[in-house]
Amino acid sequence: MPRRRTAPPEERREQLILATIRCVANFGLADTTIATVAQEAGLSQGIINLHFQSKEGLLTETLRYLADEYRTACQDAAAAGEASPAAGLTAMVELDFRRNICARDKLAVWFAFWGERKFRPTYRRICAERDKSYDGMVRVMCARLCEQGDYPDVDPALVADGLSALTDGLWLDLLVRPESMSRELAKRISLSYLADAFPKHFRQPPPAGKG
Amino acid sequence: MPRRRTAPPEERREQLILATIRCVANFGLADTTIATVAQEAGLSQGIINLHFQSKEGLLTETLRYLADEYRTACQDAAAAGEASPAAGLTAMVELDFRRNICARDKLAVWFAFWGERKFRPTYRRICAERDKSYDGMVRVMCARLCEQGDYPDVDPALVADGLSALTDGLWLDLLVRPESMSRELAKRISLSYLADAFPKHFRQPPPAGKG
DNA sequence: CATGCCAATGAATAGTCGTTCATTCATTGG
DNA sequence: CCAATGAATGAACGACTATTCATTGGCATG
Repeated sequence: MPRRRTAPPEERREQLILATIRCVANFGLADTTIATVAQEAGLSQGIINLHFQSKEGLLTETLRYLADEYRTACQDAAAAGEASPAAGLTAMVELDFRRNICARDKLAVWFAFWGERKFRPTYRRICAERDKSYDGMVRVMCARLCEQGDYPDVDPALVADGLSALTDGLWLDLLVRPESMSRELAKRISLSYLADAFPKHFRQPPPAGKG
Repeated sequence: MPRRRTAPPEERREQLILATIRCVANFGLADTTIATVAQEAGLSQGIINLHFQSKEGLLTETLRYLADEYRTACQDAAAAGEASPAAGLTAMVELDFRRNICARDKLAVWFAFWGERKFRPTYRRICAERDKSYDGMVRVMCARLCEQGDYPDVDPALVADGLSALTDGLWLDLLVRPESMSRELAKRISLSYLADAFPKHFRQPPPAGKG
């Protein structure tokens, strides 16, 4: 079926956003131009300004697309956390290293924007929203687990901040050194972190080697 | 004293590299141009091609400058690790969050280049060298500590990879959310991670609140 | 089938940036 | 003090890229 020449705006927008993700992942943000995105999408140059007003608009919407996707996925983990904080934290780890969430293409986009977020208020706002909801959830879960699980010596904020940072660092490894970091290994490291912090609630994952 | 119009090449090169770091930190990599760097250094545009052949050369040398600085600092920690693995790991944490090493300007440069390293073989090589020496040191220290300290259930590679990732994540926090992350807090989180992994060798750092 | 609408095109435009190079001038040796 | 050297300059050039807009052509309507 020959693709319809005119498509609903929402469809075109997503088509262009996905092309942008592929371009940033394949060429880098610096070499992602209107021309490369349009070519990647199989459309003409002019269409980007038609649908997004400017290149900046396209990039902003691309970031928001990823942020929304992440936030939607977070809701499930939040639900799990209602029932039990430990289950919620496990769900967060599962989420962060789910194939769809930390696909290399998407990680490349996240880090490309992270490098620029200090200088673009719009990027900063979108990233800050995501951080806030993520960090907030993890903090609440850690705090509740400390209370309910009787961990008087554990500082829940410290553990929460550590988990957030650990996750970001593992994402970076997944992006830049895929040969020595996998989603499975990243999960094991994260769960091991939680097991050390909350030994009564997390079982040590099985060791890597033969067993 | 009016600055000498002609300076030794090494001096000019460093002057330009430091200007580049400030530009990347203040404007972002995308808005760091030959013109902004030259102006920041108080010199003319042409001088960059004179000393570095190309803009790419300047950026590469800037990255190498930071990598060398980091690697030099690592040597001290390595020495401490010879005597005792635990002391070596502590030294690594101290090092990573030393004011000079994780100054915000420098972190901005690191992350700007990390976003591009997938696409520039030269950046990738420089970063990979740094990673290799860092990760190698941490791995060796963790392995030795596991043996000598009698931690049969601890997977040293897992702890080492976790510490590397945690450090990267904390650096990211220091860069993009300085209001909620400090060098002191980052150190506490890292040491707390080590204390959980190797409880016999690391004392829990004092809690954050009033004591 | 004829018509009007508007998504989509892509060539043209304007602006930016990296690079070049003829020129200037501080410094050094005689 | 004069001449030679080469570091440093900055205007000019060429390449590239985001944006614009006159034109094209698919699609719905009557």
